[in-house]
Amino acid sequence: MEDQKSLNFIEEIIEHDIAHGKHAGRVHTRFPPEPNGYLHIGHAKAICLNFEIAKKYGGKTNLRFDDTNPATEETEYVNAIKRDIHWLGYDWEDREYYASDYFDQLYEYALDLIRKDLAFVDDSTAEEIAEQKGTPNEPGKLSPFRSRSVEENMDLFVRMKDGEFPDGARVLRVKVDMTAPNMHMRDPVIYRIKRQHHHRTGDKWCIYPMYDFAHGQSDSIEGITHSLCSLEFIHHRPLYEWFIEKLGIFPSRQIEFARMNVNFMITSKRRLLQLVNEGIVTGWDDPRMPTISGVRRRGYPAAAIRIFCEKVGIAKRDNWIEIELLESCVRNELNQTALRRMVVLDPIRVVITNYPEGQTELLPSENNPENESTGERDIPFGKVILIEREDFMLDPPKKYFRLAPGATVRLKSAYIITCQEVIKDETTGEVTEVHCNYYPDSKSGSDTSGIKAKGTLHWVHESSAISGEVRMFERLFTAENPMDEGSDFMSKVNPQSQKVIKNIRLEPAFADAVDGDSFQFIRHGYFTVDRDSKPGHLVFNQTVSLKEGWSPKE
RNA sequence: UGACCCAUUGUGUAACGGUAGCACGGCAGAUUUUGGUUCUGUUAGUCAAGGUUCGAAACCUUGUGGGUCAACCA
Repeated sequence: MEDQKSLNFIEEIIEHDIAHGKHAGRVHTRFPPEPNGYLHIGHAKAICLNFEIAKKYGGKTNLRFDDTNPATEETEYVNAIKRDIHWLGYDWEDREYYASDYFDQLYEYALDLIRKDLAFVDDSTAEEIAEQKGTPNEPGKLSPFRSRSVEENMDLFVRMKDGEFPDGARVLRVKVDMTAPNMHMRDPVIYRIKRQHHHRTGDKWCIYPMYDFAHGQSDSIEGITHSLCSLEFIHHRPLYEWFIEKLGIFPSRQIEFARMNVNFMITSKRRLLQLVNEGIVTGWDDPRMPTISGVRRRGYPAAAIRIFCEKVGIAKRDNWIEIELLESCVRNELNQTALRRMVVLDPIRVVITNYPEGQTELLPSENNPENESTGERDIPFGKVILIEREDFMLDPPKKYFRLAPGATVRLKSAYIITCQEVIKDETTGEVTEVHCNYYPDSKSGSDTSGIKAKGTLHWVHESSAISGEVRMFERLFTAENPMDEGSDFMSKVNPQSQKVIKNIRLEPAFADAVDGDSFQFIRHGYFTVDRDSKPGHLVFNQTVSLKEGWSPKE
């Protein structure tokens, strides 16, 4: 049976359009970032939506940089954005466009509107225009310059373009409706004078179109059939359609969906920049950042992000996604792909008293029990090993399956041991060493001992272990919604969001690990090799812990 | 005090006038040489009040609650 997957409301619109032969059944979407910051997890949803929906209906997706404001936009961001989209697994082929590619065409459109007496040059100041607009509760007033002749408007606009007037001296506005309840219809500004070097057009222009006069027309020029954007643009749609009608251009359709909010995260480029600038994080790609580059460095697989975006769904209601869902997608992916390794973060020595002095042996262990094709590796074992300090308790509670005086445990892929003696520091009372017995016939894979051990511990062989460090992370913010009204989001920054543990002990199989490799540290979680690693000294970022089960508190 | 959008278990999302389902989470159990994974069971929901209808989560009205809109930003 076919599993009947229900459609989201955008797919319903598209299928309806296809069924009615609109645009001959063609589907063409676009992802339109402004190159003024790095992409974050919220953008990932828009990227996945646009690319996946085009793929589903046999269409294409363009990448288009919405670069109409040269004051904030830079080539550095263009490159970072392209890298992030590719990393996510999407390809726009040769369709890399820029709104600035259309500046000449846009200028012609403006001339057309002037000729149709639908646009006028306004000498009012920004403050005066704001005043003319009125408020949502009161209608606006006509600009005193609204009645200029077509000839005068044409002359003034050409001279604006030719650089005859200082920045901000005049703007081009369209004549829509100053009494409209929708503020965006109150004779919006469509061109402003701004002497700014543009990252692509250089100093060719001193006038630049506004968003409303660039975005929709760019969609139209590219033949975009379904222009998907977030809900806050819903009030722009009447204007979007007004321009299509008045200009008589290809009728792209704007459809709005709700952006995704993820708790404990912020997705405001301005505020993300503030975290970078104030040194709260080390950069846009700090592993604690909700940016695409941040989660990549953190070790989140691209596939996990894609599945997350799919699970989150598409609708129009405000939503708060639990960060646990993202983490569950990451665990699910890494469980399938990450190689298992044993690492001791906080070691305590275990001496196997009845193991021959000076002897070592190699014990095979599976690289990933979820994927047999990853094979096995050999782990050295010997008389002195290291286990996790938290895996030993002098006075354990009930249901404690780990090591304690007299207790018996299995060493993963090795032998069963029983604790017989505890060595303490005479002055501090701290446990410094645990002495155990091992059962030679309990060897993993050929266990004939008949002994049952409740718990299994990870370990490393002391003298063959290699060293490294790990960065453990907590949420970057202490509040589910850091932007909650009232206090400033900076006061919600978690001061303990990163903890570095130096001198961790790793099994020797890590020797050839490289930047970006992901591993499961058995019984700890998933970790990825950071680019700060140096030969002989691996640095890991904690990607996500294993799902928490039992914990020894109480 | 205007216009527009929205309202389904804790969270997200279906049901298109005809049995309120799925995923994640929670809880309980089974399996387990990772207290992971996997498997099984279970929990819990239509914002409110009217109306239309044989029948309403859905359609209508009015409330209520949340969100968005007044940059020469996008």
